[in-house]
Amino acid sequence: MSLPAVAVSQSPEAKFREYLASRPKPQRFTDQQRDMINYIFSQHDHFDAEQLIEDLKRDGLGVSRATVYRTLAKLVDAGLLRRLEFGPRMFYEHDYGYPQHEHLVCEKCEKKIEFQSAAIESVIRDVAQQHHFQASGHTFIIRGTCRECNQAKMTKRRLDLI
Amino acid sequence: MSLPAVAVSQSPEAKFREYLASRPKPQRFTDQQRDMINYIFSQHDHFDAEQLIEDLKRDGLGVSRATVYRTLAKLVDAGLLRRLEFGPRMFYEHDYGYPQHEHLVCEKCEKKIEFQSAAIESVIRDVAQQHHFQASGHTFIIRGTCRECNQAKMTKRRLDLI
DNA sequence: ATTCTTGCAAAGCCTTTGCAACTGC
DNA sequence: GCAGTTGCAAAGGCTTTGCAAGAAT
Repeated sequence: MSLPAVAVSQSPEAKFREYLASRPKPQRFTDQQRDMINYIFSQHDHFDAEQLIEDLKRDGLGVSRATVYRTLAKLVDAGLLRRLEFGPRMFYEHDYGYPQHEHLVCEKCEKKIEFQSAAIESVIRDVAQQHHFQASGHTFIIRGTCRECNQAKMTKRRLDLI
Repeated sequence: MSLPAVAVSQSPEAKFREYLASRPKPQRFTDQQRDMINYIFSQHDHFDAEQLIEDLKRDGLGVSRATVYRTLAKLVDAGLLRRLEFGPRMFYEHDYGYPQHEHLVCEKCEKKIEFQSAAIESVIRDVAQQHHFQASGHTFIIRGTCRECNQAKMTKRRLDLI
């Protein structure tokens, strides 16, 4: 984990069941949903739908593409996952039990580095107030090259000069 | 315009021709490209490919979808346009002659409000340095409801109470 | 004349959806 | 048993691409 976890009193599954039960029309908890939650919260990663489908299949847990998308939407709505727009496809990360943060995204190796910034929060508050804008969310991504990829590039450059 | 323009010495078209000429394999300047640049820089808007295609057609300037996409890519590469990732589709805005800025995006009416923030720039510098990350660009979007849509909502709420 | 660009239609990629079969509650 | 869920395959929305015809230098 890149950042310290936040203490939470319920398991992700319990929190999801609570969410399902609290809907206007109570919704059902299925085996597929349980498998997805168990898998997703057994690790801390940024992942997209396609990766998740493959990983579940690899673990012998077949969940159809449609169900994966449908369940991801519910997990986001339930506050268990955050949805991230890194480029054209959606990524997901833990929300429940994990602090708010922003990302550095390496354009070479796709690595996501997390960081927290109080300054960002205050910019959002200030700007919103100034424009009488009711802020409900934000996206902040810094794109570039990570330390390792930078070093690789440097090394290659040195070798090229020999 | 939401922000003061930046003084530039060349016309967008001149700058684009310079870009084309400076390519390893010199590229050609076409009527379609000229029409697109004239249209795009005759106003200051955030637009997407589909809107641009329709607007050009409405003005009697037919440019095919493929050419619009191909030319937009070149305009971005040439530094004339910035590409923005607002949700699933790409938006474009002036880069040449326009200052760096961030956006508030209204989820109700899709309005884009521009703002500048020195604090953001310094967060980027600091975080990048701290992680030995070579930053090359960033995305910062605050989502929510704009003043007008907020008022509309308030008004409706009042009316609902009568 | 050469080589790049255009336009068309087809394909690609990610995500959503209609519908019959299935399953929690 | 009823109402919500699944899986499949098809459709959707946006963007890219192969290729023959056309245009810039």
